[in-house]
Amino acid sequence: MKKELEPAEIQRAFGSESRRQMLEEYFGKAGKVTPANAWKHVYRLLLWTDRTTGLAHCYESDKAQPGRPWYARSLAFHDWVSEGLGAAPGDLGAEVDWLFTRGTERLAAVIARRQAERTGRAAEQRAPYDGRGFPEPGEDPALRESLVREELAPWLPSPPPPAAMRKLTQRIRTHLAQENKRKNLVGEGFEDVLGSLIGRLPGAAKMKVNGRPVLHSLPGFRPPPGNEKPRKVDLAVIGPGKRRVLVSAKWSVRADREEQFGVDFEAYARLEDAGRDFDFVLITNEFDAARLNAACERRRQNATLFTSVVHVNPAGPLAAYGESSRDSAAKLAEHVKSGRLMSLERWLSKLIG
DNA sequence: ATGTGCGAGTATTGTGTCTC
DNA sequence: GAGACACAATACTCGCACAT
Repeated sequence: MKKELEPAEIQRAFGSESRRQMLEEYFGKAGKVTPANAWKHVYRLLLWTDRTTGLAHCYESDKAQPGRPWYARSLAFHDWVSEGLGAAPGDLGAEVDWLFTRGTERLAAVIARRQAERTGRAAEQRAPYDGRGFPEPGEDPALRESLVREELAPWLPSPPPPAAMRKLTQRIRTHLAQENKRKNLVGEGFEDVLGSLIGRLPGAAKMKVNGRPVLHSLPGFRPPPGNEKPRKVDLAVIGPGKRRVLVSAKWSVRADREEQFGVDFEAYARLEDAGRDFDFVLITNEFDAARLNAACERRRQNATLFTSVVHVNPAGPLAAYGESSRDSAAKLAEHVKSGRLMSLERWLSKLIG
């Protein structure tokens, strides 16, 4: 058993232990989890607003800029999701992104602690160069010059002291760098969130939920031969009757990662040892119709690759595309209608069935 | 402590389609 | 048929986990 870390000991604000604690905290006061409200929890925890547009993120930022096609779709999605979460369009930002917001608070504490620990050592390292005018860490002259001299100087009675400027430039850097950490949080965080949701459903007691388990730790799968490295699964649910569900959880999908689906399945099938079928399920929040269609239609031999393709809420992409007449959008609507692209609600309902 | 693998978003390059 | 545009594929980047 891993040692339980106090929040004050956490070194990785966005790491797995920290995420586990944060989810514990969130669900502690979030009320009951049901298949019907699961998608709202996913969005409250993970959805974020794009800084450049202020809108809920559903597509790559550059393509969602005003005047481009995904700006209209982002507006439509923002409208739809605000409504669904009971927030005014202007207030959605505060309703969502809970994990990242909480994580950055923790991160600030970690950075402060680390800096305090390192100050002494840093002074030693700089000692031999004392008095020679070496640059102070965190100065960033370009940022300083353009920010203060060009933008603020006319309004300032006197130039701010260097220490204040260092603090400012450091804070700006931290702010910008934080956005990168989201990538990691969304990736593994999505798996964590799905696992937490399933584990808190009414009737979850009869299932076993594993986050990122090694494949051969699951019933009916054997270790890979030779020095082949052990396979991991994003999420595994062992249901009643030894039903095995292997979940690939991807917040979004890219062509290069799409190739991986087939490779993963092939490995899972090859290492299956019990001679029984298992479910292979994709859960995603992708919004691009073509990518979703591809996932729905992808085949292996004589069957679809995925037993089910699940979207956090297919009504989202449908709202984004609106009355679009594009082929891919029309096809997407068909997949939703037929149930091939399934809502998280429906999938969870069937799971606890 | 350091290197590798994997997750994600972003940036860039490539391709098809529509308009004038 | 050149240019603009959207869509698609590819390449790159960053941070965390885990193994060495």
